[in-house]
Amino acid sequence: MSIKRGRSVTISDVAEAAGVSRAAVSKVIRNAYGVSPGMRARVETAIEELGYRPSVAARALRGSSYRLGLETPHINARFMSQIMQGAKQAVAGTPYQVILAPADGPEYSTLESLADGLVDGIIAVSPLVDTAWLENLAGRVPVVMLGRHDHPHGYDTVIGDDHAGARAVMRHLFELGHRRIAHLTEPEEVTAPGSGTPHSIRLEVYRQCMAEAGLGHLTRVARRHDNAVPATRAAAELLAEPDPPTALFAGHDDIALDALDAVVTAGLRDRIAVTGYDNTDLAAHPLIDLTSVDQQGVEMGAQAATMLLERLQGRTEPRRYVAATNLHVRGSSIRPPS
Amino acid sequence: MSIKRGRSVTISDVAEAAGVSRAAVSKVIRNAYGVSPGMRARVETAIEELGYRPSVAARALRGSSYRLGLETPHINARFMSQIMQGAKQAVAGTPYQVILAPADGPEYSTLESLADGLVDGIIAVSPLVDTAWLENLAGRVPVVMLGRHDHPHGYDTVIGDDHAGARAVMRHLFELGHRRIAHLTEPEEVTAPGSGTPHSIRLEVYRQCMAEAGLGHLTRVARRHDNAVPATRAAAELLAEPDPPTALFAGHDDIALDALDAVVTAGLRDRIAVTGYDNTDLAAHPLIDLTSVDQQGVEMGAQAATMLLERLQGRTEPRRYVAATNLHVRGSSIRPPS
DNA sequence: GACAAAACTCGAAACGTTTCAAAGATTGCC
DNA sequence: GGCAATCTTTGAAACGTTTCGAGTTTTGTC
Repeated sequence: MSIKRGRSVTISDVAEAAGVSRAAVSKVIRNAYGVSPGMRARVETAIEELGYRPSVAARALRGSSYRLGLETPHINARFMSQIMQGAKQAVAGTPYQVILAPADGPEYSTLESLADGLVDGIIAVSPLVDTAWLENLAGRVPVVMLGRHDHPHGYDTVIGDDHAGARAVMRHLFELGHRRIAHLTEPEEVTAPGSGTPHSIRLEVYRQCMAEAGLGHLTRVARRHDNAVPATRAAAELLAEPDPPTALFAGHDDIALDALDAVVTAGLRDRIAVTGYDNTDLAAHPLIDLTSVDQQGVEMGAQAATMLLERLQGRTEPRRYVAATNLHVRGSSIRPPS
Repeated sequence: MSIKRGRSVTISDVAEAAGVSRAAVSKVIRNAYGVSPGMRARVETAIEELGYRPSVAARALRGSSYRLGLETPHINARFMSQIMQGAKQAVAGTPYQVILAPADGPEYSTLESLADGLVDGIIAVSPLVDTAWLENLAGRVPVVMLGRHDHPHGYDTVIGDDHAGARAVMRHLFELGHRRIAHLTEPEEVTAPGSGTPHSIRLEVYRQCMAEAGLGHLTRVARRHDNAVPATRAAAELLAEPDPPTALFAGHDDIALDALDAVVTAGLRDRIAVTGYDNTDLAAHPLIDLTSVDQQGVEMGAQAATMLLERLQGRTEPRRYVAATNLHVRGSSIRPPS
C-alpha cells in the first residue's frame, strides 16, 4: 500500500489532454494575452481534471517563482509578526506568496540563500550588511530594506520615523517628571553613530534630548549582548547603581519586557517607568501594560511587499516609505518619586 | 550608476574557468564520489574567484532544493518558535535550510504551495486536513506532521504526550484543592472527539479527570472562535457565570495569556488559577508567571527535521516520536478560596 | 470575394542543474 | 610489457516551465 514518490502532472500532460500546445497552457495559467475562450475552457477543464499545479522550480528557473522572501534576524522578534501580516495582506489576490527565512546567523548568508533563485523579491531587516553589498544584491533581485535610513540607488526602504518616535518617548518621560532616564539598547555594532540603523537614531535622539534638557550628565546607556549579557542583566545592573535611573527607555518591546522582568525582580514595579517601542501585541496585555511607540508595523510590511510588486512590474527608481509613529501611553508610565 | 539585473555566475562559467566539464563541477559542489584532488582544487578556486552559487531553482527542478519547509497555522503561535529553533539546530552542518510558510488561510493551499517543488520536505501543523489527503501529499514529498496522534503509513509524526501533560495539569489543580475547573480551548472543529488532535486529547483528558473525581457535573468547556469570539471574551463569560470556576485550564499558552487578561480585567488575579500549555518563553516572565506544561518544543522541531533528513536518505517505514512532558508550576497556580 | 490586419496557435530554444552511460587515463598483476 | 580492473572525466539528455518568432486562421473593409 506504500505510495511511491510519484511523478506529478506536468504542463505537457495538460496540453495533451486538452489537445493544445504547451505554450497555450502556459498562457492560460498566466492569464496572458491572446487565448481564445474556447481554448481557455478546454485547458481549464484539463487542469481541473488532472489536478495540475505548475512547478515552482521550473518557473523560477525560467523567470519567476512567485514567492517573496522575508528575512528576519531573530526568530522571536515580535515586531516581525506585524511585518509579515502586512506583507501577506499586500499580496492577497496576487499569485505571490510570502515565505520567511530566519537568519539567526550571519545575515549575508541568509540573504544570499534567498537570492539563489528561490524568491522573486526580498524584504529584509539587516542593519549590519553594508550598502555596497546590498546594492549588488539588489542588482540580481528586487530588495526592500526595513529600517535603514540610507538613500540607496538600487533598493527601496521602509522605515519608521525614529526621530519622532524617540522624541515622543523622551517628551513623555520628561512630562512625567523624570530626569534620570536611562536608555537600554542593542549591542554597539547595531547602534554605531551615523550607521542609520533605527537603534542608532533612537540612541542619538535620547542623547540629544537629555542634553537639550540640561541632563547630559545623567545620560546612561546600557546594552544587551547577544548571549553574554541578556537585557535583563543589563537592566538589573542599571538598577543596582548608586543613583539608579527612575525611567528606562528600551529600544524595543522585547528589551522592554526584559527590563520589566528586572524591575519586577528588583521589587520596583511601581517605582520605575519603562517604555518600549513597536507596540507589539503584548504591550497592551493588562499584566504587561507597557507604554510603547506604535510605528505601524503592519502598514510597513504591506508597503514593503507592494514595493516589491512594483519593482517586478518594472519600476526602477528607488522608493522610500516613512511610517508615522504614535505613542501609546499605558500603565508602565510610572511617575518618579517627587 | 544603475546596475542592471545581472545574469549571475553559472556552473558553466565555473567549468570554463577551471577547464573542466560541468559534470565535474557538479560533483565537486556536491562532494560526490570520483573526483581527483587536483580537479577539486582547481574547481574550488574557480568557484571562489567567481563567487559562484548554485541556482536553487535549477537544482530543485533536477531533484533537490535543499530546503525544508515549516508550515505554521498562525503567524503568532509562539510554540512555533520553539519548533523552528529545533529544526534549525537539526539541519545545522547539512546543506539544508529551513523556511517558514505561514498559513493563515486554508491549510491545504499552503501545504500544496510548499509541495510545488519548492522544498524537499515539509514539517506541518495541520490538524484539520484529512489523513488520506496527507498520505497523498506524502507520496510526492516527505512529510512530518506535528501533533497528530494518528498512525499513518506514508508520513512521520511528532507529538507531545498530551495525555500525560493534561493529566499532570488536572492532578496539580486538584491537589491545590480546585473542584470547579473549566477548560478553555480551540473551536469545535479542532477538538472533535477521536480526531486525534492535541486539543481533542487535552479536552478528553480534562473531561475524564473531572468524571473520575466525581466532578462531572462541574465540567465547563469554553472556546475561542476565530474572529468572532477571542479567548478573552470566552474566559470573561465563564467568570461572569453564577458559580464561576476557580481554575482555568487553557489549551495552550496563547489562550492562557488571554485568560489571564480576562482574569486581571475582572479583578480576580489572585483568586483564579490559570494554567497554560507549551511553556513558551513568556510563561516564565515574572509579570506573567504562568504555570504551564513543557512539551519540549525545541526537541520536537529537531526530531521532525531529522526525520525529514532520514527520509531524504531513503528511509521508507514511518516513524513516530513522542515528547515527554513536564509541568512547570508558577505563580498563576492560585489556591481556591477555602 | 480579395486583401490587409488582427487574433490565435504552435514549435523550438532557452533557463542551470544533475545523471547516466561511455570514453579515457591510470594502476595492478602476472 | 600486456591486459584487466579501477579510477577520472566527459558529453548529452533530462527536469518543467516561459518566450519568441513564425505560421495559421479569423475578421473587417471596400
